[in-house]
Amino acid sequence: MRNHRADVVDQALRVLDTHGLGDLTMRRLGKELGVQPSALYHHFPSKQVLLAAVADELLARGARPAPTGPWEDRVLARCLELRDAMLAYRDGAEVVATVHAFGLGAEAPERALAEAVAGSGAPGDLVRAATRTLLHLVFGHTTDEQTHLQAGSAGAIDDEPREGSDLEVGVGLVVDGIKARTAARR
Amino acid sequence: MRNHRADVVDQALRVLDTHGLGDLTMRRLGKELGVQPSALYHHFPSKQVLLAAVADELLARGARPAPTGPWEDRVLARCLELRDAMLAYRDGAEVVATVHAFGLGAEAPERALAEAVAGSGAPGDLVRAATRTLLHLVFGHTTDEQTHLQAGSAGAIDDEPREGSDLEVGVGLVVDGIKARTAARR
DNA sequence: ACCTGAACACCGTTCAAGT
DNA sequence: ACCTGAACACCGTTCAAGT
Repeated sequence: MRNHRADVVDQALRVLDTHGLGDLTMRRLGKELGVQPSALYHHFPSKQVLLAAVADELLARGARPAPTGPWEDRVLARCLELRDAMLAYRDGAEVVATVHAFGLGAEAPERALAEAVAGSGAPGDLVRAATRTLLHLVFGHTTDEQTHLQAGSAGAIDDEPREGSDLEVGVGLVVDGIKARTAARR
Repeated sequence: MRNHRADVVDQALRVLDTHGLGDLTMRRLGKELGVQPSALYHHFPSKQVLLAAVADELLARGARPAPTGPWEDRVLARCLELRDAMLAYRDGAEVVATVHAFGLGAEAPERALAEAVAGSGAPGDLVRAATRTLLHLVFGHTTDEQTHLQAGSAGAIDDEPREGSDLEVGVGLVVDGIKARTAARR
């Protein structure tokens, strides 16, 4: 059963979604592909790189048509797109945030977000800082949300369902901040 | 050599700072304390709980006197206090963020930040959302910063030194957002 | 190009038993 | 109260060799 790189990523996504990040090991993945764990190193130089490919594929599957309209709407749309893409797979937020922290892949969301923020007409420095702020906000918030969602579906926590709108409020705060700082230019 | 709980945390912080989170294993820590790894389970039920104690101690060591003055200044002071506390130990940001994600300890920063944000006079919902936004911002930003700092000190990256002020800009954005949303009340 | 088989150097955790 | 010794069930990665 000869596999290509894409087969490995595909199976990794399946293992991730059904068993979680903790069970996504090279050994487990090899077994699931009917292959020795060492065979995976023909396709990827390390687990980190494999995980980066998994994150990129996860994000690609959640991609939406580029948003149109006012920049404020585009910023929110990009943030929700990113959030929903990560929520679509078990432990998706943790995977993407980890890969991003390692500086490996997952650059598409940052570029898309930066484009939308640039629509505000703010100076480059501010666009850069605001984009990073939004990215950290979405990563952190979605990780929290996913943790609670998964704990709720497994155990018996009568959680507050305030997560989704909390993110929108946070994004709104940053958007208003950008406006306040760019007001002089308008 | 009988150890108390505090001795274990203290040694764990030493191992963390000199060898990094990757080397902070129960086996390594046991060796460093002259004790079998299994002995650690007398003090902590799991590595997660031990890590939570490490995070709390790390934050306690970086604690500063409660800031005074306008709420905007207090918010920034709390964010920088948190950032500096995490930067003071190798991989400190990752440890604190991980522990927070697991919902174990590290609650002091959130409370301190919430108190400062409440000074804005914003409604409770907004205070809660803004506090979480700031917390995620500081965690994410400081993790990035620490990664780059450590990569820079180890390798040979002629890094942009834009990290520190980027965080202040991000906090300022959120603060301005809070003001914009609370303007009607003033 | 893709894989096997075996090894290396590790993990966290449990548990009966010791002092 | 604090620890030992031994075990259980795993890890990621390397490497010579096979087809």
